[in-house]
Amino acid sequence: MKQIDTTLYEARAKIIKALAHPSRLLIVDELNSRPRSVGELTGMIGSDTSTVSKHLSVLKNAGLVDDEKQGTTVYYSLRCPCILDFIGCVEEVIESNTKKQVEILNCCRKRTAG
Amino acid sequence: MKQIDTTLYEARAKIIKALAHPSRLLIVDELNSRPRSVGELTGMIGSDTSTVSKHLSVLKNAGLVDDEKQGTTVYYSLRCPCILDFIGCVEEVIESNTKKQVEILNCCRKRTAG
DNA sequence: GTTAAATTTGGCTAAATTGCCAAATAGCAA
DNA sequence: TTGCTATTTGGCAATTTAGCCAAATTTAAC
Repeated sequence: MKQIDTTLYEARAKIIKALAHPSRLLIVDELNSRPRSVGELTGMIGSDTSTVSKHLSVLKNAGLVDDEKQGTTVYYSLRCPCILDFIGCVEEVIESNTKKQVEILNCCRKRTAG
Repeated sequence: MKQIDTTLYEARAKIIKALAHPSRLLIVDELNSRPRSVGELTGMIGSDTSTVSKHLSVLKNAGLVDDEKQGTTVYYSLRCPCILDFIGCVEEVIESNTKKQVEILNCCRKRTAG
């Protein structure tokens, strides 16, 4: 791989990696409705506050969220709305996988039934 | 997190995780042009064949690619074209991050120059 | 200043991921 | 069968990631 490509793909991978965790995907979904504090998100996820804080810092480090302090509370918000199209595509893949599974099941049924 | 949500977000994370690696992103880019064999992709990436084969099995396991054997050669192809929109969003985030960096730099210059 | 609440950071262990080598497998041809 | 090529699998060490606890930090209120 050429160096310039390596850099490009590493940059992309860094961002995608930041999204590649169930809790962080829940966070993205929630931030899509409106900004949320660490405390609110912690309640939804059910992990330790420090864990959620670290998840948020991963998202922030990737440039996916912004943070704004109000008093002692920090509100996080989604930076690029396109992230949801992103998730939309993931859903398409999941549906496609499910369909394939169904096809395989139907195939086996026919055989055992015939 | 409710169990049903956990399942949903884990399913999404599994697919995103499969994309979260520079070599696998290069593979996706290449498969977008046309199907490719493991050997062709190995040449482009410059890792061991076994490593590339494992990357491909990660993508396949996530339902992102299909494979078809022709003789001793296995051709992999992209399963959902929407994956590229996906990448498009990632590029948007990268651009947005770059812009922010530039703003920060300009800000500092003004201060040191003033 | 003290106290309290919200968040972040440091430190640790457990688990997952990566990439190489060597060995196994699959298909084709002689 | 034997040999050759393409690919996959097993095994291993090194690196990264996750999540908890405890401690530090930040800000507001008294």
